[in-house]
Amino acid sequence: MKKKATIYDIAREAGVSTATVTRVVRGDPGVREATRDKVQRVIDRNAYAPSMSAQNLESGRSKALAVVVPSISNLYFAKIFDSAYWEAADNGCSVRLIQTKDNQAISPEIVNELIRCRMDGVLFAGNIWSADRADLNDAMERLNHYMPVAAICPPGVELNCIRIESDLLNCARLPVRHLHTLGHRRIAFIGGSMHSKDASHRGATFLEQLRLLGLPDDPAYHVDAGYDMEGGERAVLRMLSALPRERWPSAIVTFNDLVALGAIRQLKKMGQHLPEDMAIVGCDNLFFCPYSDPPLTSVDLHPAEMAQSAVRELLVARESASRSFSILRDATLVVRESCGAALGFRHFDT
Amino acid sequence: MKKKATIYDIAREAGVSTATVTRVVRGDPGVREATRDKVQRVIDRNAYAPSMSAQNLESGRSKALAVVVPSISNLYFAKIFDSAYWEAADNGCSVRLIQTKDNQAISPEIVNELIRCRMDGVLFAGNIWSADRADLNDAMERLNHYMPVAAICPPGVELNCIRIESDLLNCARLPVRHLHTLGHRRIAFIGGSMHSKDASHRGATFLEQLRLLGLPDDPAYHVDAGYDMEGGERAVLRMLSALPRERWPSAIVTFNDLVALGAIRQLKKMGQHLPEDMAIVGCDNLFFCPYSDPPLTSVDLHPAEMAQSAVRELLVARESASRSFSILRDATLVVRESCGAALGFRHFDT
DNA sequence: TTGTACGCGTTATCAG
DNA sequence: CTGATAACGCGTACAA
Repeated sequence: MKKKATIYDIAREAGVSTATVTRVVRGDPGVREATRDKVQRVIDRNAYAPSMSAQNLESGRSKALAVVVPSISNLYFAKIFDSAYWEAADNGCSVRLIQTKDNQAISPEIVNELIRCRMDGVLFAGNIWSADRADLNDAMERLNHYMPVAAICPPGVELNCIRIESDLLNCARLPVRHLHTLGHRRIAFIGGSMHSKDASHRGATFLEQLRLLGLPDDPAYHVDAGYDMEGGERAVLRMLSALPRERWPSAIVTFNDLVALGAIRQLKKMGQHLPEDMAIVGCDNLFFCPYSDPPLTSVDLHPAEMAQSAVRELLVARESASRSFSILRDATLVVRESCGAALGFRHFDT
Repeated sequence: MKKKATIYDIAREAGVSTATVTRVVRGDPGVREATRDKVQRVIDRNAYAPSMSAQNLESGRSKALAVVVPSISNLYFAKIFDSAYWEAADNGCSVRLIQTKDNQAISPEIVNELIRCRMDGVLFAGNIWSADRADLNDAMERLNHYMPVAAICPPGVELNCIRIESDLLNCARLPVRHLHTLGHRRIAFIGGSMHSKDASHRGATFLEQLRLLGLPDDPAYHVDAGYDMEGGERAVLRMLSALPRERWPSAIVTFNDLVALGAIRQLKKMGQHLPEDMAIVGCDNLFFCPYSDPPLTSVDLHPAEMAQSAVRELLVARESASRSFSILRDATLVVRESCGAALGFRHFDT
């Protein structure tokens, strides 16, 4: 690998000034054909392209957004990033991906990095909203000095930024109502944290919905189960083995599709037939839902659309004076076989 | 969002020189405590962090690598990126993700972008290796002017860069041998392209292995089926409906786990019991393999380790004079239930 | 302990 | 049509 060529090298080698090189590179008119050819040849020979750092320094813009997520290996976040990436690309913008692992808060290091890079905007996604509000608002304020900030978050979070709200209310309501319509009366929820104070969170909304429908909200039906398949397996085992057969729920709503996958496996191990003996509903509508056995009914929060909205808002936020507002995208229930809808209404004891 | 503060603003507001601001920011010794405090306060008040563009320009380094993949929503590439990201982070390096969609070649635009960004290295991954060699070598040569290049590719590809070779040979051999040991004689392969000229590609190696074991390589057993679940479904349907029952294969090797998932679904639809009636082996060992029904036996190419090696090599490539070499990481067969290993040796007709 | 001045690669402005 | 030069924000000699 040779030494990197600069605009000076090209100018010298072509026997012109740097200004002319710039004109050729940017395709500006007003350069004699012969000169253009001569310069272009030197550019090609040296595989020259202008340094983005120097360009950014000169222009004061980076034409780049950042997306901050816990882990890109999580399909939900991959969807968000992917969508943001192409939406930004359509607007001549690149997107930088930043992973936080399991950090519950937005660390000062990340904030610093974002400012250092002089991003044109940031989009936060992930379960950072249970963290102490103080950190978050501090981070927001620091970032707001330099760039517009957007966040995909639960409804009702008071954050000084563009809020793209996940429809967590319907995310909990839709499965419960659907199952209720099918006749289910004992409905369990596994995964995530049940006892969050925030009324907008899934667990709380789930409980609320049960009460609204006059269904029992037996604490034995609410098991914290983490966010993955092993969590789902463990939760089902723990819940069912603590209950006499006649008090088993007839349906389980899970925190996400991964938990559902684990739950399904454990239920089969215990000899249950799905969906006849037990109905299951997941969340996120991941790619494998149509291919699980039985195909998994799931709630779709439309992460791609949320990310797209976020990027659009970030890109216009420079001009617009609107500092802080929120957008809500409705959740959708995608009915497949695991909820037993094909079996029609059935009568279950309360 | 206010105007972005520069080192001059901080210096002026704190009543010191820019040099002192730099010293405070970088934690250099030799600054009076009182001065440091005074400056730090101004820095905090303005949420100041030095501009990375200016720093890069000054230092001539970007401390950044690029990873180029077709799509981050593909779990295989997500693993690669994730692994590269953290390996680079451990070495104080950031990683830029570039997606190519389905572009079969490395487009000149991407090459330009990489050079513009003055990356400290690039890692290419994805199915670009079937493209015309001319493009690839041109791209490599242009890039080699500016940065070390690594690629995760099939064995035997002659490319002027650091080659991290996928163990595609064993990737085809391991499933066939395993199934042969279990007594299978009619083994089919679905997915990807069977008739690639490149002897190192999966389909070709698969055929070679069949011949080596004296097994029939009936063309009816080799169906192109794309790279996803729908492809798997269609391929199974097409293959089996074209064959009388007595000539059906007893085992199917699939291009990847997604194809396997589709194949499983289609086989069940056709009333097949797995693995008793049909054995299945996938590839990539994705997270859901233990949770499919039956749990999917799969080949693991260890993409995370490959990415890690790639990043390590890129980071030392600056100093080292070694321009081009290759590293091979062995594939592993992860045996679960879909291959029917638990059923032991069974006798099948040829 | 602190400040001054220069160079990094580019673009824009203005003069020729 | 082309060239000279200032500015962008920062780090680093070197000077004070």
